Amino acid sequence: MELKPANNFIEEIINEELSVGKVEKIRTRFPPEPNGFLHIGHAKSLCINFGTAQKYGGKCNLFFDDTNPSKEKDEYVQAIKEDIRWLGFEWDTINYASDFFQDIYELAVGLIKAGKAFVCDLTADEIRENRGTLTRPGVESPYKNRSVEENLQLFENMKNGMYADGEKVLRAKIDMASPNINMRDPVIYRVLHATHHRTGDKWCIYPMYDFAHPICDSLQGVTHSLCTLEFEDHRPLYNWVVENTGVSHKPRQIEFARLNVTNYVMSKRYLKKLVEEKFVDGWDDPRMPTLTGLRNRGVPAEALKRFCEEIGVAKANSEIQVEYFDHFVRDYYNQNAPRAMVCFNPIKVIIDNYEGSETVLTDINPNKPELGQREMTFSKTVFIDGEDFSLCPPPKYFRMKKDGLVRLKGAYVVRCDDYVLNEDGSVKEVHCTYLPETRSGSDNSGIKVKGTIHWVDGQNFVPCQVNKYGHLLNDAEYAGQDFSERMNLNSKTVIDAVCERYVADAADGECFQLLRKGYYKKMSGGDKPVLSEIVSLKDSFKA
RNA sequence: UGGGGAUUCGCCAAGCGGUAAGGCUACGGACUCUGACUCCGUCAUCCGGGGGUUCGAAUCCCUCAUCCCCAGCCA
Repeated sequence: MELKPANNFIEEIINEELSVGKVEKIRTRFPPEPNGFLHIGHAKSLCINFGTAQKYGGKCNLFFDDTNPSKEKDEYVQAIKEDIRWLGFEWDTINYASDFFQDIYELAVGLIKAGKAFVCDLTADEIRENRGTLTRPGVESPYKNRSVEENLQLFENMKNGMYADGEKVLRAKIDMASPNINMRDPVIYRVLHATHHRTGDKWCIYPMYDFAHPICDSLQGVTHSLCTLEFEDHRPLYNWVVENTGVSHKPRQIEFARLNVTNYVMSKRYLKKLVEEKFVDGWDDPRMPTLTGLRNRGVPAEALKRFCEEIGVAKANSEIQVEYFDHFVRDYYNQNAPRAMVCFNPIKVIIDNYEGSETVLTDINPNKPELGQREMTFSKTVFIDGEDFSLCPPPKYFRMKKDGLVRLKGAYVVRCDDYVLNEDGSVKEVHCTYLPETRSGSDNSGIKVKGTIHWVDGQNFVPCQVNKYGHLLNDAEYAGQDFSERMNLNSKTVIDAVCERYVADAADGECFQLLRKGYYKKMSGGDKPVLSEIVSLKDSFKA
């Protein structure tokens, strides 16, 4: 078999195994616990698990790690599925740890029969004390030497609901003196009288992650269980379970560093608090780093995936700068977004020497000529963006200013002759003269202007507003439509340009972060408006 | 002060004994009917520090330092 060049250390391991015939078909799994929403950190794991399988012509399962019914909900499994579909990944099968509860139970019984597990009556506090510390070995449970028969009976009693939560647990007999705390006779089953979102009240004992996960991996035929670094210490236990439980298929766990992004809060605890205490509108608030939040912010799935591919896979803890993420979003829109024009805080411009009207054209996307051109009406009165006119322009201001020349994109070069102010000092209207010989497409004037600005025809404009997601709306019916749909709708209007912008802080519907780098810098003033509220909140949590 | 990981440019990241890829950022400059995009140029004599092995080391050995993870009946 021909090996594909490895792009990271995980693929190197796989290549090695492939070359010695240790594995043939690769199977991975993406294993979320349905206790919250997926965020950008999960996107990395998604890309690694699905991507690795894909690369080797293998399969990836969606696996819900639902072994703790007190925290899990069906609502979350539905949301997770939707987010994964949005990203465009296709799982082979969907499995749930709860599907394997019976198998896991039987393997636990097998462990007891083999004298490798025992029922322990110690309380949680006592177990903790007996576990020892980082530097001191633990002491054995007084219940460790119960007979197999007694253990079997007790475990069955546990299963049959004869004990209260916490009264008894099943523990693996490994080594209380192990320097690895995870190996000090870990609890593998606990009594928990809780209704499970899938199995209801069928069970009142639930396997712990460390016991269930390796078994489920094995039963699913997973060859590579790719997870994050904090599970490195659990790998010996993972392997112990695989070996001692007697499952025939032996998966291998490999760990990689989780994703951190500057200014992004990823901890589920913080995110939950933000939602519950109403700092944001919900998990899908565009300020959230959740996949659904990013989607509402206008981040294309494709851009997110490319970002995940480019950041690499390694074992060193790292923090990627948001700028890198923004780069892929910008790049995607530059390549794919239809172009259009929009004016915020519009200023009326009257072209004194122009009469009548005409149709002018502009490329829908200069990178995609096949998309054709957009028709716009040009007449005596137009609106320009409030930021594109300055009463007292700074040194290198290339947009509209008194006595200056500027091009109205797709139309003519105009000279600003004068302006009229309102009583409050704001600009009422601006008067210009257009240069007929500078018509777009047939300009032989030789006149060069430094600035080209957006404009909207005074008669054919479409008023718009921003919804709570920062989406630019023409009217209420557009609410809730996603970014791409919105752009198509806008293509029939002269007001759009949304394609070049996405919202950084939609709280008041006014603060925009623009995809265009120049604007980004201008508006952020060197600071990071993105998630600013959340960041400050994070600091207060720490304090 | 037990164990497990990590340490290459501001941020990611290649490199696997033969003399430091690439991307992001930044800074110059060109171009431009989006101050965007594009384009050219600059940005580690050095790979956490110190020793050693070698003709030759970021790559091997020793040692020190720093950072992250582990004492849930969470995952």
